[in-house]
Amino acid sequence: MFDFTLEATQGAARAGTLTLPHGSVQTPCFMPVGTRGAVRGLHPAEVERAGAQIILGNTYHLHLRPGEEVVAAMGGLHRFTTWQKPMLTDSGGFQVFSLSGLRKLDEDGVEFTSHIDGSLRRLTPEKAMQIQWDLGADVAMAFDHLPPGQSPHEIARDAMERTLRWLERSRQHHDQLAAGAPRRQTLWPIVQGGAWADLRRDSLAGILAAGDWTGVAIGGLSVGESKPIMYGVIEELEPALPKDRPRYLMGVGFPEDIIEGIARGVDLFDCVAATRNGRHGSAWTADGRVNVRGLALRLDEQPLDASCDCEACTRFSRGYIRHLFYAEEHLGPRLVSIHNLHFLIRLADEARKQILDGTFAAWATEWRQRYFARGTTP
RNA sequence: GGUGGGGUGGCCGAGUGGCUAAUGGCAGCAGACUGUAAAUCUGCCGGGCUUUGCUCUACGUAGGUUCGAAUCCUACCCCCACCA
Repeated sequence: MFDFTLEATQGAARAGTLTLPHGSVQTPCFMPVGTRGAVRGLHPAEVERAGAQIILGNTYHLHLRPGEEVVAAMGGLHRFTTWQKPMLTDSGGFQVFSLSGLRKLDEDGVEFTSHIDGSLRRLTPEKAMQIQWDLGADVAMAFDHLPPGQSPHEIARDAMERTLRWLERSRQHHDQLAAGAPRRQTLWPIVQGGAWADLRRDSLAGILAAGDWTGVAIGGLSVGESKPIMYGVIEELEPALPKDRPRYLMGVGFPEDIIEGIARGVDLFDCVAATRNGRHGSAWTADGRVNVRGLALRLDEQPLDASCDCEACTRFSRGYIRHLFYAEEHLGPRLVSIHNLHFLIRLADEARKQILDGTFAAWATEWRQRYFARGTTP
């Protein structure tokens, strides 16, 4: 039910198949983010046509609205949203970071001042497990403490050790919830430790000592640290990660990060940038980023990316999409979201094919050259 | 024809003697965004230049008062309202 089969490797890069209750996921894979039970702005059919095999939901947001009890009463997140493929829910750990101005943290958990109505909401490892169990995604994430990317050793160590203690509580509570129930949800731990190699090693060692997990996530990256540090952390970790388990790099990334992550042995990615940047008018193409609102596109009859077969590129011109943005037609942001999603999904999928063919390294080199040729900021 | 109100940067619209190249907003241009408090935020936005500054041209037009005018005076042009 929670199987992972490794099909091929090339260097650290891997191609595999992850089997989950709602279906299988071929890796490497990019997972669109649907924080509040919807990939922002898109119809599930569009997300599916963009190639998504699995999407995310968020514990914190769905707890605030509509409430996990509502989702459970409506038959769970899959039935509620009509998304019948695999799903993964984040634990609310990211909100410890992103809502740092609205929360108080102690050993027991985190108290948030709801950004919706100001009410106090307490999230603990146990509560995060209960919410995720009620939501019913295939994969639940452990409740973690994510410190800012440039945290000093002492802070990163404190957060990493707390994350390990919280992992034990998460695991115990999740086991309790799952006891006697059919195996419909698995729990994944999250490696923390900031930019510090020793902390990252300790974090992973602690995780692996704590149990036999069906997958392992690397968290706390792309939160303010530099790219060399982010890539370096993955390189440090890779040899110690279980070969026969999927590795999930949380919250990453941009196209170049997907390539670099795959090259360093990552199997799963998720990132809001595809939809957020898409909404904001930034499109990824094989030749780098394109500012959709740019004056240069006013009379451009080309698609966003000539090599793309998404619903936006096979039908609409840059000039028209630019017009939609200026006219504030929702179709504009939606089309670029669809394109960016498809771009990342196809990127991971193409990497998979190259790994299976044993040509990944050469392909990646060419890809980087072309993507950065025009001077896109790395 | 008379009376009253008004003409400000691409547009709308503040400003009634110096701190005004001129508040705001819109439009426009550029940038940011990585497990979504984001259909958001930031910067630029009269011209030129050696651009944390200098300079030229500007508040209907033409004169005038003043050390100094978008702001006061005169004439003219145009717009709006009401009255004939």
